[in-house]
Amino acid sequence: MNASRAPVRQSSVRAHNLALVLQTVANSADRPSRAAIAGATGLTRATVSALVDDLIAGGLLIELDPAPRTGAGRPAAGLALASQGPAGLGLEINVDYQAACVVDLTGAVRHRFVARRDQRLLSPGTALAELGDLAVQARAAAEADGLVLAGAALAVPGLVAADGLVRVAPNLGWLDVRVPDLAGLPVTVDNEANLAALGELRADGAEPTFLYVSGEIGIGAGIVLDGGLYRGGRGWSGEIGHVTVFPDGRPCRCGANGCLEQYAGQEAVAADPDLAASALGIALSAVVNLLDIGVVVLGGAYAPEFDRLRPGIEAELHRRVLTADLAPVTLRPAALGSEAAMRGAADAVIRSVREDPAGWLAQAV
Amino acid sequence: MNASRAPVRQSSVRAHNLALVLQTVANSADRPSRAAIAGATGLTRATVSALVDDLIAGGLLIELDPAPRTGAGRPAAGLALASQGPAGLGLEINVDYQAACVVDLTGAVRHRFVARRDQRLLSPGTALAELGDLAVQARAAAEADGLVLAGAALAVPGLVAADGLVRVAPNLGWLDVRVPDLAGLPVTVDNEANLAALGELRADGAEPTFLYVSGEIGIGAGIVLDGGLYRGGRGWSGEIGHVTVFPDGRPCRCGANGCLEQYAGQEAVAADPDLAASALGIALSAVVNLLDIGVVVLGGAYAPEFDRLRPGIEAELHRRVLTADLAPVTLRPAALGSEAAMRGAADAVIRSVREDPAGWLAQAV
DNA sequence: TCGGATTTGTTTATTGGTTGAATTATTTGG
DNA sequence: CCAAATAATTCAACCAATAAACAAATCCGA
Repeated sequence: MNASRAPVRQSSVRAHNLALVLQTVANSADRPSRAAIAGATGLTRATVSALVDDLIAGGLLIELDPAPRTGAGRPAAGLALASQGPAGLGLEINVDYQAACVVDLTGAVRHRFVARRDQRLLSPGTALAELGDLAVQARAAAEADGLVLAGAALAVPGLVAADGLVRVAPNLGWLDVRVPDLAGLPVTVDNEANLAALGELRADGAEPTFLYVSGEIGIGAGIVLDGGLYRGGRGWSGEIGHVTVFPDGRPCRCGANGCLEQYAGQEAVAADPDLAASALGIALSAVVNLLDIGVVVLGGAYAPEFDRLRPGIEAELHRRVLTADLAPVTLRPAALGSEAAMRGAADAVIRSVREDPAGWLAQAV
Repeated sequence: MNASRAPVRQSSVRAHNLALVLQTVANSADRPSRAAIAGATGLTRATVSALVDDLIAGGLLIELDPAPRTGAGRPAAGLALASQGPAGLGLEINVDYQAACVVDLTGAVRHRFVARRDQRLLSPGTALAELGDLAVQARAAAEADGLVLAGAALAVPGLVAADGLVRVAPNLGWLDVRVPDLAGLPVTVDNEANLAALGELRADGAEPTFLYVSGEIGIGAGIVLDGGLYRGGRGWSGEIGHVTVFPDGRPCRCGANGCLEQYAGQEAVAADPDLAASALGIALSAVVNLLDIGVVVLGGAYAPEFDRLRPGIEAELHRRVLTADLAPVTLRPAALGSEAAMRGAADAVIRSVREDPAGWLAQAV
């Protein structure tokens, strides 16, 4: 949003342009040539060639056979993201399962490990030790494939401070839990809805600005603005579950009355889908009025109920969103299934590599 | 949020570092020396000297007598923003007055012109013609001072599209109004709450992330995240006045029921301050739960009533914000008075110069 | 079958911009 | 009056992107 406070030197220019080239390849449907990248980015062919050489040497890009020929001229060498380079370890702890996955630079899920078990019976230490076992398995599987784990990220259903401390995860019974290194890797911890939103962002055809709402026992939201996650001042954004919909309504476990969670949580949806849709519609109208977000993605337990919920939500949106006549709000179910958060966690790792390839190249020497 | 899509060349490096130096001077309480800037930014003294030379030659910085000496060594030459360089023309049209002001690079208001008159009696064309007269006066006054207007911005109470078209301004009776050049300058048009929020951002001691709420006949909000205004996908963010507080409550002119505006608009505040405070508290709790914003600034008609409203609002915030125990929400009245929007408009212009001095230097040749 | 047209990718000299070290400038303190 | 200290400038070196020329590999038409 504002100019960064850091000086820029020549090496920053190279870092930026390396990222630019890598992202251009990543966002291309086909296998772009160096010349195509030059055209798309505005860099010269010479510069692109030099940058691509670095990226290939660093194992982030590979050269492929030319795409189907068309017209005269020297055939182009196709470029693609390397599937043997760095990979991300995505982890998730939720109420009734733990899971780990390995996602490579292309976004493909290479390995999945799931342990189904009620986490509420375990102490945080025990749960994390079991998750550590999954992480070790995943790491071994990744390395057998020639992949190098660039990092690990963990999705938890709770409030996570900026430094990774899990302040409170009510449905796990966690309070002020610090996540240790797992499988020898430092772990970035984030809220499950945030990471699921990131996963959704990666899915095909995703818009750069949307709200992801995840209905589980609690309700969380991930706010994606302009292709980036908005975390808020302290990292606690997206607590849509405690937006008030009926000021004097049902008491909530948080101490307030009429929170959305009491009308559109998992049990409430099962008990009265129409009420849930209406309550969701009221809360989503508030979000749209405040943030002017044109797309809302429903995930978690909402996804299978999407068709049932849609009319009720849309009715409220149409009635309560001031700009509904000027531009409609699009509602759609999540593209990823129940593992969106884990996928998003892994994506967050590879995203960091794609956004700063220079950092990866430097540390990979 | 995400890496920009544009290539970076050497000239971008210089543009960035010019902005960095200029902002460092602007944010310094005292008059920093070149060496101090080098220390603060991480650039070398040689680079800072070269950049400062450009900025002085371009009329953006001036060299002053050294600050009070301390210790041995060659005395430093103090640097400060030029008060004779570019200036911003801030304009405002509201229900019962028009206004124009000239703000120089240091943020000082150099001239003010106000025409008090009910705008609802005027057609948009007539109103804009009268505003044009104010703009011409302001321009003449600025030029008599040796100032050069770098641009103009206009605050209107309504929805403004990204291209500057005023889609609807209900209290002015405007519909799809295009604002022409005024005083020979192209005019950037924006929502009044957005610009007032920017003005507030410039005020001393302002936080980089806050919500500005402006209570007039309607209620608007400006969302400032990380030192920048968040405008939303189509520029229509901040419509807090139509957030639902009582789903089956009073009918609103927008067609919905129970909008905040019906409980905390100007008349409602006068009629029942306690209800207004409670309704505001409910809506603000939604904002804080969603965006994790730690500071709320009350402006417009709320500012004079601040002490009266505060307890009621805080009670709701405390009850309804999930993270209220982890970190309190600060409530404060706006620092700027009724002219916040006009000041913010002028600030927006000089902000654009401060964020891109290279652009100014290039066009000023 | 051969040569021009065409497009891709590389090479090379040039330019813009920062860096670091040396140099000059200007003050305080003994 | 000279040494120490701090500020600012000068200059050679370096890094990265650019533009233009060049090399490579294909298509197409005669």
